[in-house]
Amino acid sequence: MIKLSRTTDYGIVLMAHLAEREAGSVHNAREVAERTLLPAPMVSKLLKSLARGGLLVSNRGSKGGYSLARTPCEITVPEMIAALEGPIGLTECTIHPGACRQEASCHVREPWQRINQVVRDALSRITLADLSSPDFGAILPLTSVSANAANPANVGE
Amino acid sequence: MIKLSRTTDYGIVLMAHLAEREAGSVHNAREVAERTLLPAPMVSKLLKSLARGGLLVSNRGSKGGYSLARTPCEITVPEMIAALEGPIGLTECTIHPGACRQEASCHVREPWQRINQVVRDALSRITLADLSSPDFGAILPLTSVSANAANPANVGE
DNA sequence: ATTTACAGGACCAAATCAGTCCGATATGAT
DNA sequence: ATCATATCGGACTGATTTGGTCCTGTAAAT
Repeated sequence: MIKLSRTTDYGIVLMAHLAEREAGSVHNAREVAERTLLPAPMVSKLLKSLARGGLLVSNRGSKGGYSLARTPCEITVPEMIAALEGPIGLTECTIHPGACRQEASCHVREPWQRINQVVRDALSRITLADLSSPDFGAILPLTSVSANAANPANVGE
Repeated sequence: MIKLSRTTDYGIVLMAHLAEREAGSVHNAREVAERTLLPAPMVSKLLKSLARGGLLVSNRGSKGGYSLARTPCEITVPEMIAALEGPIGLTECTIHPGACRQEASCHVREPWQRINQVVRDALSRITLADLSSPDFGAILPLTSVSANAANPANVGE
C-alpha cells in the first residue's frame, strides 16, 4: 500500500515532538516516551535509527540524550522516511534494479520511475517545521507543493 | 514504506498490457498470464480484483475474458491501486479515523492528511494511457503533473 | 566507581503478503 | 441437453515483514 509503516509514523511523531521543544535542547529516550505516550523500548529504537540516519545527534552518558541535528526547516519528510525504513521507492525496481525478472520486457517501468520522482519531489518540499508548527493555520505544505509544482526542480537526481 | 505491494505492481502491469491491446477486445486470464510472463493463478486473482473494482468488465463462459471498463485515459493510478489493495492512505488515521489512541494529542495528524492529499492528487493526474504508451518519448506523466499550475507550453527536458 | 543513557543486535510473536487451489456458476458450441 | 471453457468467490498455506522487547556493551558525568 502507499502507506507509511507504523514505525515510520511513530518516528515522525517523535521528530515533531523534538522540533517543538527548545532548539538545541537534549532529551533522553525515557522522557520522550513519556511525553508522546509511546512505548519506551520502541521510542529508544526509533531514536537510534534517526540518529544513525544523521537526523539526530546523540549524547551518551549521564545528561545525555538526543537533539535535532539540524533546524526543523532543514529536515525533510523523505529524509525521515529514509532514516526510518530505508530508501523510498514505489516499486521494487526503483530500489533494487535488476531484481525483477520481467524488467527487460516491462513496459511500465520507466513511467513508474517518473511517478516515483514526482512523489518524492512533492514530499521533499515538506519539512519537519511544517509538521510541527503549533500554529497550523499557515499551511505551508500544501501551498508550497502546489505552487512549486510548476518548477521541475530536481528531475533526474 | 512508500512502496506498492508486488500485487499492485503486477496488477498495474496487467492493466497496461490490456490497454496496449485493441480497444474493447476480450482476453482471458491464461492468455494474459502467458503474455506477461506472470504466474497464471496470480493473474487470475488480480484480474478478479480489478473487475470487482470496476476497472475491468468480465465475461464468463466460453469465449469469455476481461476487457477494460473504460478507455485507458479515463483510468487513473489511484483507482487501480484502490481496486488492488484498498483505500490509499499514508497513515492509519487517514483510512480508519479513531483507531489510533494518540489521535487526540497527535500534532502531526492534520499535516499528514494534507500530505496524503498532495500525493493522491499527484497520482490521480496519471492515467493508464500514460503508463501504457508504447511510444514513451512523450513523457506525459511527469510533465502533466509538474506543469499543472502553469501553461504546459514547452516541455523541455 | 557508580550511575545514566545510548549503541547494536538478537530475538519472538503477530500480521501481512504472495501464491495456490477448489467448487460453483455462467456462457457458448456441439 | 451436454460439454468445454472461463470467471467468481472463497479458503488455505508458506514465507516474509513488522511491531515490539530485551540484553550486553560502551561512553560520559558526578
